[in-house]
Amino acid sequence: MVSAQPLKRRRGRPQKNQTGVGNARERLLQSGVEILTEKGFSATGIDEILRRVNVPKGSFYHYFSSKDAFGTELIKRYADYFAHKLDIFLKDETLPPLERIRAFIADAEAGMARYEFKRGCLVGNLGQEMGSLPEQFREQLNAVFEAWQSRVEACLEAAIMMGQLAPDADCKKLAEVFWIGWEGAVLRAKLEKSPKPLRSFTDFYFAAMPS
Amino acid sequence: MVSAQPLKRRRGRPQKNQTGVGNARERLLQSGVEILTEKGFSATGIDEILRRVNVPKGSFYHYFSSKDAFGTELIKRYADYFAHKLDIFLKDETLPPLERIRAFIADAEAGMARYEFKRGCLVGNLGQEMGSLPEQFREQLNAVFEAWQSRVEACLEAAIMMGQLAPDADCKKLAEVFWIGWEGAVLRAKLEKSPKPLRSFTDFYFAAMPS
DNA sequence: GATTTAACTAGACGATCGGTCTATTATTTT
DNA sequence: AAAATAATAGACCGATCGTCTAGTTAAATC
Repeated sequence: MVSAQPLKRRRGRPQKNQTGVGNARERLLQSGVEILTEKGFSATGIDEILRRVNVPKGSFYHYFSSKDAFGTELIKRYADYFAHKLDIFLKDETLPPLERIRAFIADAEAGMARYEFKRGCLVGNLGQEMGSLPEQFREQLNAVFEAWQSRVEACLEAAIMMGQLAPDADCKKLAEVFWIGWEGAVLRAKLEKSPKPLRSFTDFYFAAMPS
Repeated sequence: MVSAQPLKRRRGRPQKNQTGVGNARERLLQSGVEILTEKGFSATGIDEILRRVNVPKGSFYHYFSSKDAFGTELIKRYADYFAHKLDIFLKDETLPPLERIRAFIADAEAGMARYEFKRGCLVGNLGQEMGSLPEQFREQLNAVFEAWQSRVEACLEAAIMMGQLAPDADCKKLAEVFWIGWEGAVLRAKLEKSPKPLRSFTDFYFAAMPS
């Protein structure tokens, strides 16, 4: 037996033959999302993130100019990841439009369950924290919601064309309300450690759809 | 003119003839609610609260055993205040039940507007922060939602009896969904600094009511 | 009027915060 | 081979965090 956990790193630039994937910067972003979806921005210290992925402080400020800049990048990552996921689900033409939304919801619920409902939505978390966050985050977070909403809106338009939704339904408004309610449901699910709020809202939402 | 702002306090036990109302403890709770509805728990330091009401640090731990204990008391205060407010509005028999809810909503929106949508809901804020809060808060916050929901539920039952709502409506579920959505709407209103999300959700909610 | 008790405050405390800096080492460029 | 660049290690900084002890003062008690 050679050595235990510590995995002491040598000083200086590391050799290249390292496990190519998962370089420091990537690992920082990865664990950043994990911790911030759970605890938010203000309550999370940089040191905690560093410790989790065993990266020294010096590296953090090599890759990011500040905690704020790090946060900005995290939001971007997270937003893009979900925008892509929304595209996958909501453009799946093997399903009727409304069922695509249901599929996305089911996937999201499974995601929360996987982490015992301890992690919520990064965008929702930071939104609630706006009062103590740099003002630059506001525009960014609002843009994310707009991007997510437009995808749902498009899917609802498709639902109209497929006869799943009343032709005079206001898809923009319905998409907005979906995200308002969904974020509220995620918050409650985290608080109750249960999928029930997600389902209560979803049931209500679909039942209320004008058909 | 005698003296300016500083209002230096003497050491030791104060004289009794003091302005009875507004003692230090009360002022701490007051400003605590104000700041925490805006910035949440983790992002708010005790010093900031103290400075705002000109109370020295030593006093804080005379009145409260810890920041957590202070938070617990704040939640209690806030929850009771709104429970009372809900009672006022939702039991106002001069209005039909559903209009009572609308009146409460209008009042809440006005409250947010008064502070330029910078302050949200204390319970919602702390709920989102649960990941970094002492576990004891969870039960307390859940109980608050339950208390608020039961009041709305009772009002919806009244709506059934007045013929404003379908007799087979699930009032419990509707009340739950109201608070899920409302908290989501408050979050978005804070983020957008606008009453629009509140109205979007409200419109949808009432339009969806089974009648 | 002396003593005890309750009410309150000043400021030190160690821990941790975000952030900076220098030293060290590997790689790339010249 | 030399120089420039990339990356890491970790001590260090001032500020602030929540907490706590040792006081100081007035009120209550005797």
